[in-house]
Amino acid sequence: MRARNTDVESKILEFVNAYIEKNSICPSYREISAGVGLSSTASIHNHVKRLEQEGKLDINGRRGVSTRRHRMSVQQVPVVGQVACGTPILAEENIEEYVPILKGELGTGEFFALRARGDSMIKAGIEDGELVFVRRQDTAEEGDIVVALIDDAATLKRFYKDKRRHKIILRPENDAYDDMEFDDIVIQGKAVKVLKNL
Amino acid sequence: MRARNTDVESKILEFVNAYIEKNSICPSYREISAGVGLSSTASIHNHVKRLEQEGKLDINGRRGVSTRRHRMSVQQVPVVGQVACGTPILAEENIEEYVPILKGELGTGEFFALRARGDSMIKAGIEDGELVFVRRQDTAEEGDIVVALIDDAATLKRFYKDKRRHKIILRPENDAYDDMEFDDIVIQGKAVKVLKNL
DNA sequence: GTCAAATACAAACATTTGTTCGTGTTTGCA
DNA sequence: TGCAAACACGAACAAATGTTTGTATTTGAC
Repeated sequence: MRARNTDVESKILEFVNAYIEKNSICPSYREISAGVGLSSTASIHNHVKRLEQEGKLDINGRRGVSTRRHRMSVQQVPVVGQVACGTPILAEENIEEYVPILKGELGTGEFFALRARGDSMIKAGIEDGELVFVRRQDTAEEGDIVVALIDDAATLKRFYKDKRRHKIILRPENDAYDDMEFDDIVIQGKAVKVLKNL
Repeated sequence: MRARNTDVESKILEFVNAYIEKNSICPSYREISAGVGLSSTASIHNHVKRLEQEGKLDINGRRGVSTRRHRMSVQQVPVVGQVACGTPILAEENIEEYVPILKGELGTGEFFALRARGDSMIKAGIEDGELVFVRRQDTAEEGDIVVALIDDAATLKRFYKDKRRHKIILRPENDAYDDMEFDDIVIQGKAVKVLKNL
């Protein structure tokens, strides 16, 4: 018998990583061969195959070999700015820019982002100017931080129901502000992540 | 004369985007052909060539065609867990995992990440379990949130100097905790971003 | 030493890739 | 209508890719 050569395999992983970070493209078998100092693509083929079975690499047909964690998987999240009167929140005219984030970082669903304004959510750790990622949805659970349109501005508030009085409460996370009360309101989404700058 | 057909070209852009977001791989000319409803790769070739000259696409040799914004590559940030006694913070044995982030999202420098523990930084918006991104550096400015090794644990505190008494103050951002005082301390880095889950 | 598994190698293969060429078609202007 | 540019098409091509095969070499247990 003979033990497996994990030495070469870690060299392969390392090379693939470095190659992708440098070129933003997946290397071919022959490039890997040259990179790790072997002169046969067949050997590389075996190693890569095994590394793929172990879940450490992805084989992309004729588009090269990639590390799992390097698969190009960027998605564009629209950043909603001022919401023009009466338009749906995701209408093109309301989108200021797109920020790229990694696919899967937010989970599943449709997402958008907005820049927090003011200090009304400061106790929830959301400060002025910070980027808040929101999952698009019409409903919310008690206590969720939701995005709602108030006076044509997308605002973040915590969501509660007053069941007895059939009112909807939007509560700022700042003791200096009062709750807001509505008979009815259209929820645009639920805030799921914040990117804070320190 | 005849006007240019920007119709097909925007369809191409759209298709390439969708394809990459779905497959995490760059489409080939033939796949684009089928995708936009043309049966000749030659036409696609012309359009893609022009779109590349306009800076809207990247041609990656035999690795397919990609949108500019999808070429943004991913870098791996090590997440530091328990710090083994006496080892440098970025020693392999202290690294729990790697999280992928977009290159350029944190600016320039060397970065690592750690999971915040406890509630000592809650007033700075850093809560238990959240991922904090740290720029590797040995020095800090007054008021920075720094990472320092205290009892072999990487802790986050705000950094101050007591110049008169020649002491270094590490201040928790929580009124329930007291300042910590040191004669000397080794700074590991400065916290720059937090990814908050809501 | 012996043997078997693991690996490396070189060569060859079918397939897919980008690319090119010639031709027919559409479009819009004069 | 006539013309020229833009485009689509189909076929063909060379180059690069993953893959396979057969053989030699290394390695480690018995």
